Amino acid sequence: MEFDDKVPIYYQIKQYICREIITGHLQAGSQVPAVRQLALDLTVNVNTIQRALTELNQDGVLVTKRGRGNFVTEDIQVLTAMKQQVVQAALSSTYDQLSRLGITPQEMVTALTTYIERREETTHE
Amino acid sequence: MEFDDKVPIYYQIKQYICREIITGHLQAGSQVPAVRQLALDLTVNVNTIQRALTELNQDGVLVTKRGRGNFVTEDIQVLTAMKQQVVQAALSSTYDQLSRLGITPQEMVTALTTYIERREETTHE
Amino acid sequence: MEFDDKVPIYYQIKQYICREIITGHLQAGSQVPAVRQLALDLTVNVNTIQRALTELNQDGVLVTKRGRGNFVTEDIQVLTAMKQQVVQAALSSTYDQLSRLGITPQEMVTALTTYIERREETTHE
Amino acid sequence: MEFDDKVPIYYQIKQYICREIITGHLQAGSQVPAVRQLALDLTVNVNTIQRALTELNQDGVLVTKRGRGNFVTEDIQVLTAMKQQVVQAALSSTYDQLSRLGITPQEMVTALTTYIERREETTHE
DNA sequence: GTGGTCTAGACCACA
DNA sequence: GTGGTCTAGACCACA
Repeated sequence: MEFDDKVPIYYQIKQYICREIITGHLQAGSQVPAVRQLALDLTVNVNTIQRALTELNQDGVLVTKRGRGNFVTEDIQVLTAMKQQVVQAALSSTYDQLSRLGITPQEMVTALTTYIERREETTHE
Repeated sequence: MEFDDKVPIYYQIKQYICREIITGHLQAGSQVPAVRQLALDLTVNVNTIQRALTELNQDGVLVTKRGRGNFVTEDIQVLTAMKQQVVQAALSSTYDQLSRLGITPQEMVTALTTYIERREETTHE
Repeated sequence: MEFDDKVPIYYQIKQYICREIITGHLQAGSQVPAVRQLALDLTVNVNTIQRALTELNQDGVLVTKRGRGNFVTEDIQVLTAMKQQVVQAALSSTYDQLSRLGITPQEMVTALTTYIERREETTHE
Repeated sequence: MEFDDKVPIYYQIKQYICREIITGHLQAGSQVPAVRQLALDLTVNVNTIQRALTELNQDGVLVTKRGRGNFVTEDIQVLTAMKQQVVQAALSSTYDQLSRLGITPQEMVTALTTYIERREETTHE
């Protein structure tokens, strides 16, 4: 996995785990891979993984069961809210960025559409 | 100005200045406020401003004239490329984020449109 | 190490590190001494070292691995280009200097040869 | 005239004036252009010119005649020594630079010859 | 331990 | 006044 040099890795790992949950790779109630396993998979130090998991526990997304490991919460409400929040954050961030560049809402939709079209052309070639 | 403490301040200042240029608040060839003035305005240390400006100089966006100050380049090509790059980066980042959440390109456009509509409703109320 | 006080120290350190790579004292892929160690060795402030290394990173000559240190890139192409550039710069600078003194290219070669001969005599005595 | 960003301008002006003397554009005993004129010609601040001239006075290369301006010394010995010194400095600097890159004296001569050949090809095309 | 960022403050070159 | 460099030193993220 590639990390953005400008953002703390633990934070990017938090986002990564949330995405795994949202996309269903990690199901509600299922066990999260062991800290050491994640460290290997993501080629990241164990401490860094720990920090990400601790924060996700505080957010209620993960639940630690002593001696057994971390599990995705079974509280569907929490997960739904989390997904909502993540998607909204992405849209909101785009909106703000483009808006601060003087781009109007209408132009944003056009720009995104064009971006996607170009991208698909390039990929399909 | 508020800074996101997840990202280096000098980097956010780089982006801020690019935005000022893109939106036309800073015109091609015009003088950038003095580093010490910027430091006061943004309540940041002079060195931090320096770092942002030095990198923008390396990128060719700004030009330093010894003892006189920093100026936006008059090379329109560089500025156009910079604008392109900034807008593309925002779109690309959105695309990646949403895509990694399992959202299809079509859904992205709908989601953005919906987001904008809701936002306008909220704002206009 | 002695510094020419006409040229920024960070810049001389950049050149020094490039030389270490070119002469093979620092091999492709090998680790560069820690910034704090370099600061001690060269009796220079850590920040000054940082600046030199940051620029070498931007140039692609060094690669920083978070929390582990700086490494010479393994991209031989980059290193070859860097060496080329450094040698050419030295020759070009000599050429310009002598040329502006009204010395012809032929005379330059003679002058350099004579200079070297005298130097060797002096050294061998 | 173009200045190297890394070296103090007053120092580059000293070198420029020495070159003008060496190449005969400024003859022994002749008057140096007025400070303000030089400032215009070189598009540089008067203070900067002053500093260069002051140091050249200290070196004995220039002589100030009160109320009349600066003149190149008529002491041929001083001028000859200066020329020697400038040329030697250029050769010595090249030698050191290339030597520190692990290039042997023999290779230096070859490298310079090659450099000159390539340069002439490029220029004559 | 290793690098990255930031601050406070000094001093210099240039206009 | 304007930017450039450097130092001393703090604090953080990561291994």
